[in-house]
Parts: sequence; structure tokens; C-alpha cells
Amino acid sequence: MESYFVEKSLPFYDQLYHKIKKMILDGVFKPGERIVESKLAKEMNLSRTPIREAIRVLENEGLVVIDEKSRIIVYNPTVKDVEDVYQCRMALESLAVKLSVQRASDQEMAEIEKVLELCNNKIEQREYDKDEVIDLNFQFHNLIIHYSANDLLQKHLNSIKSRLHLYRILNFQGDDRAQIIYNEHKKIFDYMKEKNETKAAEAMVEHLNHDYKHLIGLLAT
Amino acid sequence: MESYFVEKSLPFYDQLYHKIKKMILDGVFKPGERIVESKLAKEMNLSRTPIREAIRVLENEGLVVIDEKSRIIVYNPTVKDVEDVYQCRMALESLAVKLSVQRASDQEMAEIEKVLELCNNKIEQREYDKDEVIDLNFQFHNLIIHYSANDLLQKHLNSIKSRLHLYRILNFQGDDRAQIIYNEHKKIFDYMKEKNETKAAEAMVEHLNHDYKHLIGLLAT
DNA sequence: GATGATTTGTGCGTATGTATG
DNA sequence: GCATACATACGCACAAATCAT
Repeated sequence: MESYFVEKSLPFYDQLYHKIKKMILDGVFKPGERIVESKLAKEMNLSRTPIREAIRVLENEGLVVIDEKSRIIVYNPTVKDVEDVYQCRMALESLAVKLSVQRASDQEMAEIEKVLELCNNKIEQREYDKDEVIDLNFQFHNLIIHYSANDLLQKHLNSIKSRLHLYRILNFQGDDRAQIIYNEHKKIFDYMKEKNETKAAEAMVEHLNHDYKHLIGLLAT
Repeated sequence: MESYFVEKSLPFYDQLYHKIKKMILDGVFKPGERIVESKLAKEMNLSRTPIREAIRVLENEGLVVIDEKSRIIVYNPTVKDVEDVYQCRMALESLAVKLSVQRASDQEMAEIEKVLELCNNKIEQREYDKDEVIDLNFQFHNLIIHYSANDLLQKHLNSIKSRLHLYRILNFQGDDRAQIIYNEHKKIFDYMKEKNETKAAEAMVEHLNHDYKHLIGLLAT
């Protein structure tokens, strides 16, 4: 009978945290835009209390900022912020790769490889769905982070990923880097397979550095 | 007249966040202990509303955990957590050192050096105040982090520092490592002065690794 | 500016769930 | 199992600050 239990739904403040976060990352609320508690409350059919709790969490994560007049503003990154984020990302994701090399099982490695293969298959088609490729690339990074088996590392990288998502909303119009990215991912993975964590980490840093340069290029326009 | 303005005091939820955090880090609330909103509210002479908002932030930072019955529990680290934290700390503080080498002005470098000297002076006395030395060591790390001039990095390291503080409460009885720590700090700083960021970062990782080993040793007992 | 409408900060009441006896 | 005492989740009310007219 145990499998028939009913999930107790999460408290509103928790659900709201995820929901508002998603709205920001999906661009429903745009960077620099104001969020009004009372309006949100009305739209969601809830009181302001759980909404305020969710906002405090988003504030702590840096996804919203409280201005000097207590208004809630969606975080609006500066170019310096992008640099800061990428420096941290390189430090943390290169750690993630090293740990994954040490800790990922054969099966887990096979999973990462499968994502790479799928990505390669997509790219080889003349007409492929860009979003699918983006998603596979995202998965590649996520799997490595996940198999690093370091909860705190995952948490920090999660908050970094949120910010990256925001940058995408701000500027996303990729010229076609799918092939380049695939090659770089492949290189990282090959070193991982050889259990060469140093080289794998270096390849990751190099990859992220290209990504950074590319992003900065877009932001300059 | 402009310099005579009166500071607008921070909202309660914000003050409470700092206050409750301090109480946890000072050991007023001990790891594993329960915190009861309504009691806190009574003690502080406030309603539960701003307290709840502060708790949500502390929860997000991992300093308190909400258990399956919605109770607030002070975070109680496991040995695995210590490993996780130190891995992240090494990745991030070695980045901090590298950035500081690139970015710290001569004056800022002199400030770090002064902290080191003060520390050395203290140690050379037969009878010195341990807490003062601990504080100076803390300052050494803090200055390096600060002069890295990367806001996000500082934020992540701040949350890591909170956790380290908790470990101290759990187990703090240092056998005397003051001299060893000073030597390691000196080594890091000497490389910084030579603008050798790679060596400085390596020395930092080595230093933190010793720290980690030491802490694990204490936790084992 | 003065006035009414918003919006935020905070207190409080209540329902629901949990522990205790 | 029931009754009582707490705790938490949430809605609601009101004051102070801010905004708009």
C-alpha cells in the first residue's frame, strides 16, 4: 500500500519561489522590470505573505534586487557581472569535471557519452532543431556537475546557471556555434574517459572561456 | 547639510536575518537544535511575519533546514559536508588569490602584509591571545577575497565562511597551529608579492588542504 | 504642494497539523 | 483514541512611505 500515498503539496512560499524564478528565467519578467507583490498576489490568488517569503529567497540568490525604496526589481546584469560569473563558473566547473572523473561510474560516463552522440547526430542533419541542441549541451554540463557528487558545488553552480539563463534572455541570438561547442565538449569528454582530470579541467576552462568571449561579443552590440 | 542625514534603519526582516545568523554562528542556537518562530517573535518583541522572511533566507543559505514537518532546525553538518565545503573553498579561494595578484594595488598589498606582521609579532610573544591570532588569520583570508574584486566570488565565499564557522562551534579546540598557519600564509603572500599567481594559488590550496585534514582529524574524535 | 491611490512593512487571527498526556 | 497545547501556513488589516494627479 505504501506506494499509494498522496504527496503533500509543498508550501506556497516554496512553490512560489520556483514559479517566480521560472517566470524570470523565461523572460516573463524582464531584467530591470519591477515586480509588484500585490499584483502578483492578485494574479496568483494568494495573499502577499507567501509571496514575500519567496521574494526574500530570490533576493538572496540575486535574481531580484530590492532598490533603495523597497521596490522589487528583476536583476539586470552589467558586463562586469558577466565577467564575475564566468570566473566563478570556470573555477567551479573545472572542479566538477575533476570530481566527475574520480567519481562517475562507467554507466554514468556512458550516459554523458550518449548525450554527446545524440548531439552529434542532430548536428549532422542539414535541418536541425536548435533548441534541442542547446538542451543537449545544457545536459552535458549538468551531468558532469551532477556526477561530481558534491551537493554544495551543485548548489553554487545552480545559482550561476540561473544568471546565465538571464543573459540568454537579454541577448540570445546565437550565430551557429553548435559544431564548435560539440568539438569542445567532445574534447573534454575524451580526457575524462582517459581519467586525465587535469587535462579535462583545462579543456573545460578553455571551453568556458570561448563561451565567455562569445557572450561578451554579443553584449557589446 | 547633506552629511547630517539620518540612516533609515533596515527593515526588521533584514535585521533579523543578520541577528539570527549571528546567533547561529555564535552558538546561541546549536547545530541540530530547533528554532521556534513564535518563541523568537516573543523574545524579540516582533510579529512572526518578518521572522519567517528571515528564516527563508537562512534556509536558502543552508544555515537552517526545514524538516519534513516544517520545523526549523539549525544546520548540522556531516563529515561529507565538510569535504564538499573544502573542495569548493579551495576552488574559490585559489581563484581569489589569482585575482588579487592581478588586481590588488600596492597599498592593498601592504595592508595584507601588515596583517601578517601583526600576526607574527603576536606569535613571538610567549603569552599571546589566541583569539587575536585567529582573528588576524581570518583577516588575511578576507582581505585576499576582498581584493579579488569579484562580487559573486565574495558572496559564494561568504556563505562558505558561515559554514566553516559552524564547524568551529562544533569542535573547536585547536592544538597550537598558529606558527604553521603563519608560515603557510607567509608563503602565499610571498608568491603574491612576486606576482606569481599560479604558485600563490597552489600554496593556498596546499594551505587549505592542511586545514581540512586538521579539521577532519578533530571531527573524528 | 495637497490629496487620494498604491505599495511595502509588520502585526494579528485562524485553520490545520503535530505533539503530549 | 481523545483532549489540550503548540507550531506553522496563510490571509487580512492597517500604518507609513511613495506615487500620481
